[in-house]
Amino acid sequence: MVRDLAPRIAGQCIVGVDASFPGAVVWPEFEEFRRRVTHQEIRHVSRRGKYANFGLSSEDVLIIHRGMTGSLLLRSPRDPMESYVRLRFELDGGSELRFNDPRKFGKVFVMNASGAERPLPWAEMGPEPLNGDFTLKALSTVLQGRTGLIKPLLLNQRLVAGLGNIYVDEALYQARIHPQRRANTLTAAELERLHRAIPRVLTSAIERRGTTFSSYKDIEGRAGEFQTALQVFRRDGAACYRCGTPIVRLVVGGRGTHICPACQRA
DNA sequence: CTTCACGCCTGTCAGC
DNA sequence: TGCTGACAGGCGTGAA
Repeated sequence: MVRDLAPRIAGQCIVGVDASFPGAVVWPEFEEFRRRVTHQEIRHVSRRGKYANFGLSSEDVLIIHRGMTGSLLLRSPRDPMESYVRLRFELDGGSELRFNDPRKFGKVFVMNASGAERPLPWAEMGPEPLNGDFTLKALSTVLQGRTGLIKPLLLNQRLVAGLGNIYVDEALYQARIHPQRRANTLTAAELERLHRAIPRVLTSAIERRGTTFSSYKDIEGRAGEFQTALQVFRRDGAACYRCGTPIVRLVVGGRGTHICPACQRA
């Protein structure tokens, strides 16, 4: 999403903000948010974990987390409106950025980019799996001494950035690790496989432009394609591509979880 | 530190 | 067809 957006909106100015649901803005209050965002140039677009960040000329950063069902759409103001557009950012290039979010789980902020005004949402977030800082050592360190189940730990953004329910199930399958294994019982070989699997899954998902079950859309409203490449997620009952055993659904840490019971032993 | 339940919203789908 | 309940990509909080 950020890769699509960056070349198309960097350098443009936000000339107006409209909210049908001001509550999407978590901080500051909406009127101050509007004041701080309008008449600002978008200097650069970046990402940290699941946060999309728009660096503004004022040294503020506009931060958007899509939650479960949110999408960012780059549209003409004349295009038909989607059903759940909560915020619209009008750009001086003539297009508008729409935050469409059926379940209202998304969150939007603006704050000083230095973090001095208020801690940035990713202040305590773990390493980025697609950066150089995600070494085997880094993964071992964040899991060091952890007795919890590996799956909930991988979903914890303080340990590793950006993994959600889909990609954790896929990465654990690829690494042949059962999601209910205790982190401190993983062998060196398993840690190595996990370390390789995580960026592999994410890279593959990005190449296929994301995973769409219902609501996820890219900035032009197109569905992703990674759902056709999933190995386990929501494939319960279907045959494992590696060994043919039926994929099983269980609940781990309160989340629907999908495994091959033969390839991923408890 | 860890798990678990729950709340925040709205839609979809299976089963009756 | 209509209703009910389970479930859904995230994450914060509070209790145990």
